[in-house]
Amino acid sequence: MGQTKFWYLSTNRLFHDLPEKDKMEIMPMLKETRIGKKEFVFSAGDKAETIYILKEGRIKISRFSEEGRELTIDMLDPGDFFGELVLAGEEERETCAEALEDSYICAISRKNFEDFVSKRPALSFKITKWIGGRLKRIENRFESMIFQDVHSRVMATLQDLGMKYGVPVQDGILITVKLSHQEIANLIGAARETVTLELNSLKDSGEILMEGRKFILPSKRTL
Amino acid sequence: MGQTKFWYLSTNRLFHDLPEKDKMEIMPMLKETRIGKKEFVFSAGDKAETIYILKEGRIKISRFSEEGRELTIDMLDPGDFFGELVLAGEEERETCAEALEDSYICAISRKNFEDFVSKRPALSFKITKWIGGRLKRIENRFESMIFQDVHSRVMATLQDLGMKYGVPVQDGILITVKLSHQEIANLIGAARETVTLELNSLKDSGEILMEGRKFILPSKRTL
DNA sequence: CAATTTTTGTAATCTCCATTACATATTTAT
DNA sequence: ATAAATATGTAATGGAGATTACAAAAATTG
Repeated sequence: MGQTKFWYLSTNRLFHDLPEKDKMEIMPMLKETRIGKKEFVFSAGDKAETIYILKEGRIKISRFSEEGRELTIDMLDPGDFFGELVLAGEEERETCAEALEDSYICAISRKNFEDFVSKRPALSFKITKWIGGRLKRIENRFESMIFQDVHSRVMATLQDLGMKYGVPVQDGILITVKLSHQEIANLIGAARETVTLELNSLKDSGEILMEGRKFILPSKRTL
Repeated sequence: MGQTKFWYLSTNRLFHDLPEKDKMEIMPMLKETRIGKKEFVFSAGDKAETIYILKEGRIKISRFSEEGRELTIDMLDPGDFFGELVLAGEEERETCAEALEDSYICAISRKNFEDFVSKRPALSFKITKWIGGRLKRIENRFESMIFQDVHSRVMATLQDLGMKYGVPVQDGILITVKLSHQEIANLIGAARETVTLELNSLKDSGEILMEGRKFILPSKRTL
């Protein structure tokens, strides 16, 4: 299990190129926990004092309106870290983190993490890049929310997923994760029914293909 | 003028508590430029290699759609820095930076800035906080865009402005900057006409008061 | 493999807000 | 001061997409 954790540090986006010595130093500060599917790592309003690394599984970061509508901020994969906004001075969580499947996470206290990082400028840079990357992505989605209609937003989302989870197949790029219509709706700020309609019209027009319940982005060809 | 720059470093949010010695070191790397009202510091697509600090004036960060619609990302005041996303790996600007009035900015190359910061962990932390703060604000606006109608978004915007630029007066909080209806519209992703209508209905209902062309957020009292 | 729960399909209705189209007021430039 | 440019006011029309309300299909679970 210590071994596993060590291995894990090697795949993590932030830590993989740390010197062995540093890995040994941070390891004992990481506490591994199992989070069952549909359980929450934290919820809006919780006191924020921990940074997490997703080791195995999938985690969804989202916000809820008073009426219970959901906006998905991000979907995380193994190696991603989350709860990072405590580093930016967050005191109460503004988001919720929910496991989409049984997951394993490593937790480290803000204090320990900051001490560790403050001695390693290169790591600090990576964190800036990480958070900056999230900022850029959110800005892009914000823009697309304002300038584009549901049709374009659904397509943009599938394209993003294609970049991240796509594998080339016969007729195009297969998106290897399955997302319910509701989940797509939560990503683009639309009603589930509207997404269903849009998706079906995309199928009809050939803009997307299906392989079972998964989507394929067809490689462009002159029809 | 060197003196001015030195003074400036003392008011800047990132640098003000740097040791004198460090201020002396970074000073020669800062190049001061004047930007006339309505001029652009940079535009989307420009090569990104510089970080700026706003010394005097006001700068607006925005994005444009193909059809020329505008989304305002941020409004900056003296002491703020911008173009920071080069630190997060941005290679081409995704936003535009336009002077809302005659302004003075200090520019520093990415290389110089990174070298300087990498030797100063405390500064590095501040940058993380800065960018994280922007991330939080954008996420909040994104959420409000999705969950709330124009009425609430206008009110939320005025409330934000009140926090930032408000001074207490007789009947409430006076917002000391003037924003055109169009500018508010660009902040909340609405049509200018809709904002005009909404603003007038807010006046009628007493939810806001006017002092000339400026807004007052009335201190709550039981009507 | 039933039985439940979750997801998807479809259609009618309704609503908020964009669009269009000007009129008028206010500010800025000459 | 006068002209030109910007900002604001108002109203009619239209449309994208939310809401509501079910039915049917899939996927989970006991």
